[in-house]
Amino acid sequence: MRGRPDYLTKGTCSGTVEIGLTMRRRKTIVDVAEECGLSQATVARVLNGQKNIQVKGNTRERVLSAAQKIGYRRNALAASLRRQETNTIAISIADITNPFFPELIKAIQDTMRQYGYSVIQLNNEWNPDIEQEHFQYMIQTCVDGAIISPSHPTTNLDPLGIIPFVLLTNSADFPTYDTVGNDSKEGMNLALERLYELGHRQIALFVGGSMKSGSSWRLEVFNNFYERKGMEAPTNMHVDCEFSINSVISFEKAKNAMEKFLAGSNLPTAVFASNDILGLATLQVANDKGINVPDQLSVVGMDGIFSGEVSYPPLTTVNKNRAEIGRMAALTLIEKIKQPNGWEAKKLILPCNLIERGSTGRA
Amino acid sequence: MRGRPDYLTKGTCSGTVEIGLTMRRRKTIVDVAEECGLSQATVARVLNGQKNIQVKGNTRERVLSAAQKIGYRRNALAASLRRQETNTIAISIADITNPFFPELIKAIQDTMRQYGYSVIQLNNEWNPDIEQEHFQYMIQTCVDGAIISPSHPTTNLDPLGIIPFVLLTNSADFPTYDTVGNDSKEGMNLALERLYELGHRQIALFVGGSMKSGSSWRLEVFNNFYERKGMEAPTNMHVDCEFSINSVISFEKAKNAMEKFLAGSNLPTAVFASNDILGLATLQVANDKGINVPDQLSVVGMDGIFSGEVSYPPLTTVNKNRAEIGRMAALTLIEKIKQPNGWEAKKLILPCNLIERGSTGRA
DNA sequence: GCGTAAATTGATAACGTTATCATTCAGAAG
DNA sequence: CTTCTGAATGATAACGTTATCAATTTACGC
Repeated sequence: MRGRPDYLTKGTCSGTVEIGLTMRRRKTIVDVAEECGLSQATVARVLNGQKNIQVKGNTRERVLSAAQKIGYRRNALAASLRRQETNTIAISIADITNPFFPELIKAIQDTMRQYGYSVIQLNNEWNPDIEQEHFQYMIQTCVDGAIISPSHPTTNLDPLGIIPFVLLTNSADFPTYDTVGNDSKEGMNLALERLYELGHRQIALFVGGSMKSGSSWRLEVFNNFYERKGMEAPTNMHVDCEFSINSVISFEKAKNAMEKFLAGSNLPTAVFASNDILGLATLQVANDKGINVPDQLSVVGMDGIFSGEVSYPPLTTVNKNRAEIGRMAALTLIEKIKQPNGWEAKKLILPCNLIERGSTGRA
Repeated sequence: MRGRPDYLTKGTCSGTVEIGLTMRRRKTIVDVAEECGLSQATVARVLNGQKNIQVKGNTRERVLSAAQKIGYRRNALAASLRRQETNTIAISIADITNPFFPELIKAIQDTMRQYGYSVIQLNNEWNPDIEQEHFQYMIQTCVDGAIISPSHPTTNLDPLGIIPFVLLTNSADFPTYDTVGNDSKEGMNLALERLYELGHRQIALFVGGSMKSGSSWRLEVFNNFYERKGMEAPTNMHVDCEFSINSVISFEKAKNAMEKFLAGSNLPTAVFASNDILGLATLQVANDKGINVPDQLSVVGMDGIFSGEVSYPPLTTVNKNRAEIGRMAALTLIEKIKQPNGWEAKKLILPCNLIERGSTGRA
C-alpha cells in the first residue's frame, strides 16, 4: 500500500473523527481498494470500464459498492495524463455573439458528445494574436483535436503542430488543409437567379467591408451572372460598408451606407446583401423611407440567422446550414483523430439553399 | 536522470538519425534539462514562471534557449494534476442558441481569461439528466469552479460537492446559494410605468408558457401595478403561449397566440411581452394585420436581444445587461475560489434598464 | 583565510491514473 | 495427487509536472 506524506494526508477522515477545518480529500482508486480489500489494479479494471476485462462478477460487485459507498469519482486529469488523450477538442472562432456561430457550435458539441468528446470553445475576437495564444493553449491542454474558423486568410496554423484539426472555411486560402464550408458562390448565384426570375434587372450588391475576406469573389460572381444573362453588369450598384467586431455596430454602419445609397438617383429593384445583418439593415432603411418591401424593393440576405425570421417582412436569405457544417466538421475531425496517418486533405463543400420569405417579390 | 522504458522511447530522435514512421514524442521538461545540462528542478523553476524564484540570469537564459530550441511546451495536464487546480471553470446553461446566452458567456469568458481561467461551456437543453451528467463531468475534469444557470427550479446541486459555484438566477428557489441575476420585477415595473406615462391604460400581458418558471410573479407585478394606480387590473388582457426549446418554434407559437388575441374584441393599446421573442412576434402580427406600431399599438419586450434592434420598428425593451451579469458572476466565482472558507451566500441583483426604441409611443 | 548565512541548484517524492508484467488461483486432464 | 493451462488478481512503473528538502555554491564580515 502506497503511503501518503503527512502534509497531504492531514485532514482525511480517519476512523469516525473528522477534523474540523481541513478540507476533505477527494477519494481515489487507492481509497476504494482499501475499502474493498482488493488491489488498485483490479479496482481500476472494474472502474475504468474497458470492455473486455476479466473480473469475477463477485469482485466487480465489491469494487462498485465500495466506490459507491465512499463516493469515488474518477480523476480525468490523471487518466488523461496517463493515457495521453483527453477526449477533449477545441473550437476556435471569432466571436460567439456573432449570430452565425451559436448553432454551429451547438452542432459540434452535440456530435462530439455522442462520441465521448467534450468541447472547449475559444473566441479570438478577430485578433490574430489571441488566436495564436489559443493555439498555444490547445497544445498545453493536450486537446485531441481542434475545429478552427481562421480569423484571417493568413492565419498561421503551423503552431498547432501535430494536433489534428479541421477548418471551417470554403476559401481557397487553405488549399492543403481539411476544410468544411458552404458553397457560398453557388448560394449567391441561387439568389441572383431567383431575383432574375422574378424580373429584377437592376440588382444592388451590398458587401460588408474589409473585415470579411472574400469580398472580391462576390463581385466576380455578380459580374459573371450578368454576363451569363447577356447583360452589362451595372457598375453603379455596389454598396460597401465597414464591418465591425460587434454586430450592433456593423448594423448601424450598414444602415448609414444603405441610406446614402438609396438617397441617390439610380435605384435598384432588388438588393443582394452578402449577409443577413446587411439585409436587415436594408429592410429597416426601406421601412423608414416608406419604400415598400417587397412591392418596391426586394431584399435577399445570406446566412439564415434568427433575426431574419423575426424581421418585417421576414428576410429572404441564402441559408447556410450551420448545424450540418458543425456536424460534418465534427465527424471529419473524429475520423482524423482516429486515423492520424496517411490522411489526405478532405474538402467538404456543402450546398446553400434559398429560403424565400416576405422580403422578395416580382419586380 | 530518470530512465524511459524502451516501448515509449522508441521513435524519439536520438543523435541525428530519426526513425521514419514513428511519431515524434512531445518534448518535456526532462528533455530541456538534458539539452541545457541543468536539473529538471531548475528548468521547472524557470519555465513555470513563479514570480519570486531564485535563478541566476545566466541559467535562466540557458533554460529558455534550450526550451525554445527543442520546442518545449508545458503539459497543463501534468501541472494541473500536481497542483490540484486546473485554472478551468465550467458554465452550464440550457442552450447556446438561445439569443440570451452568447453575450453572457462571452462576458464570462473574457473576465475569466483576465484572471487566467479557461472556460468550458455545456448545454443541457433544459434536460435535467444531461444537466446532472454535466455536473459529474465537472467533477471528473476537476474544474476549479462553475457558473450554472439551473435548468429548473428543482435542479439538484448537491452532486457538485465541494466545487465552488455561482448560480445565474434571481429566483427565490435557491435561497442558500450564491446567485447573480437581474431584478426582473423592477424591470417589468419600469416598462409598465413608462407605458402608463405614455397614456396607456389597457395593457396586455404576454407570457411565455410553462417552460419559464416564474410566470406567476409576472401576474403579481401586473396586478400590483394597477392597484398602485388605483385602477382595476384588467382580467381579459392575458395572453399565454407555450415556449419551446427552439427559438424559431417559440416564435411561431407566440405569433399564433397573439394573432388569436388581436382578433378578439377587446384590444389593448399596449403589449408588455415577458421576453423579446414574444415582443417580436407581436410586432410581426401587428405589421401583418396593418396595425401601426407604435401609433395604434405600443409593444415592449424584455431581454434586449439583437433581433430587437433590427426589427421594424425596433423593439422597446427592458434590457438585461447580460455582459454585466456574466462579469459579476465570474468575479464572484473567482472570489469564492480564492477564499473557499467562511463564505456566506452572496445575492447580487442587478437593475434592468428600459431601452426605448420605435415600438412605443403615446396612446 | 575562515566561518556563517544566503543564494542557487539538485534529487526526489508526490498528484491519480493506466498498462505491463508477474503472480496466484481455479479447474481440468492425466 | 500432480501437472498444466487459462483466468483472475496483484505489484509497480510510467505519464510530466510541482514542491519539498538536501546539497552545493556564492557572498560577506571579521
